[in-house]
Amino acid sequence: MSDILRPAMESRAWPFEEARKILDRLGGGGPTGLPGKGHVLFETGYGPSGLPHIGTFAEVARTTMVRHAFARLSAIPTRLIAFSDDMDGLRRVPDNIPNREMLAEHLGKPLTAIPDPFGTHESFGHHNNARLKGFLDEFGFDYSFESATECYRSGRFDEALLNVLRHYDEITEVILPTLGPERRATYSPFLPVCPRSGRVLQAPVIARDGDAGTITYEDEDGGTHEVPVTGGHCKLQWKADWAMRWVALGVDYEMSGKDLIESVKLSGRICRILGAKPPEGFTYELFLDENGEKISKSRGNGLAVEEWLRYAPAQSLSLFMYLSPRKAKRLYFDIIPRHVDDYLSHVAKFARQEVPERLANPAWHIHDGAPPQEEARLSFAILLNLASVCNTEDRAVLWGFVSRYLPEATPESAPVLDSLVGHAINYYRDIVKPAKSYRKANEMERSALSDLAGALEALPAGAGAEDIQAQVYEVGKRHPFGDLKSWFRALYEILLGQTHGPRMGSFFVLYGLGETVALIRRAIEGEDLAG
RNA sequence: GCGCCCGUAGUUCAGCCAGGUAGAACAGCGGACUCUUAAUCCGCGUGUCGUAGGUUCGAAUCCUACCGGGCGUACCA
Repeated sequence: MSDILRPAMESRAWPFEEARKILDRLGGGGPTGLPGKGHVLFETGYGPSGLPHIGTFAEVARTTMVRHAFARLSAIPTRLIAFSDDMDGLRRVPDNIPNREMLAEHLGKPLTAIPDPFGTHESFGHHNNARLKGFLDEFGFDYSFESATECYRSGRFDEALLNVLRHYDEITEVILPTLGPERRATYSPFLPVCPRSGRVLQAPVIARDGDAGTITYEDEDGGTHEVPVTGGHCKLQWKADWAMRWVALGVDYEMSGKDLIESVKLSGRICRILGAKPPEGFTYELFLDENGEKISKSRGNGLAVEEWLRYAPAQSLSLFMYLSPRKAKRLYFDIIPRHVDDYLSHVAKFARQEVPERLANPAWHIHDGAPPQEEARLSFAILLNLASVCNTEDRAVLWGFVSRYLPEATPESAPVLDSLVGHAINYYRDIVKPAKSYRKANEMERSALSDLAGALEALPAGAGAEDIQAQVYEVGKRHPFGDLKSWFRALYEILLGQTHGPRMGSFFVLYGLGETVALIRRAIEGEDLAG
């Protein structure tokens, strides 16, 4: 590690700059810099409103990059918490979810107190948590899951909650000036969970008892109730909640989108009131769609993680997340191939670089310092083109053409390349194929096609690409095409639905001679080949 | 109003933090392989670096103002 420490301390790559912020923060923490809890804690948080999305991936991927960088600067162990706000009250019924009527009856209750509309988990909150964990596991992220409900109910937050109660007035003074008049009237950092209805209430708090650890609130019917602030009987309102959690868990680092700048400030002030130092923060920019407008889940613009992963490996998405996190970047379909190829070239460059350059190489951050050895050697752009030209959804056929170019490569020896082949085929199937336009053969072309089918059938079973190519060529010369270029173009347009294509001899061998003849016969019959 | 981000080749962007002859990819154009094709090879970029000032021997890069585009600045999380 000693040979990497100095360059890591000097690296300008943003994860190292962030990691050094954490190191500075620990500066006063004793001779070793080791915090009392024995480790450095990174946190990422998830709202209850929905399913994991590309922003979730972004936050965990980026936080993990900082965590990896930190590990090069310090021997202090690190942990990453994925915290779910599953005790938040359900505000509105999400779209695209079954049993919406059922959910509507439970508005306002903590997510973990609402039946699972999918019927697969203990509660809606548990269901969402499972989705979150499944999502993170899919990428192999290292994290510890924490549930707000469990933290509140188990008493883990109790001490910090009593701390909030003791500083009730100071905290309220911080929040009140930022609120509109209506909300100001009923504001309290504590939101009692109504014992009768089970809902999280925004009720006026009319009395509180610091010694007993209780608050007294007034419900809608005018009745007053005294409840403990501990043990899950109250939940904290958002900004106070965030601050309390930082204190209770000892969070050292948490990044957030720039839409939360105001919250970070206020929660930071509350955190100090509670006697703790707010975590180091990092504000990242939001993602824009193709037209430069903010991506929002409700509008459905932008790109889903699943879409990206359908057409490209996850590492290319990680690359996108690594690059310029402080810049509002456009995230849409067309940028995918470019990121794949940039990723591949960063990996290829890595092997030839010295340590300082490696630390600035995105591949270092994507792979925690150890990028794969395999070089793809074929760009993704070329593969996409190839898939389109070869007119195939069959990996084996595409590999036939790849091997022609890289004779020693096989799906087994080149797994990275093989995965690119798979993605290229998805691209072909979804994007290229639907755009195909097959045209019917005219009288003269039908005659030529018939001639070709006969010539192919007359060939011996093991005929090679060159023999077939020669037959195609000879047939073309026997018919009045003017030049051979027109003959080949006609073949592409009629048989493949595109104006360009592969070398016919090679293609027919890979496609299969029998299948080829059948295809030609169908074209002669005037069948629609687009299926 | 306040705060932040962006404005560099046809397109998408890098370069700006530590000032020193304007870059990449794609698209486009021209040529080669004379058995088409391009998945190959070769060649081709003066673009007011948003505008105007300032600092400097020297500014895409630093400072100021302005213009244009985007977002935040209620509530909720």
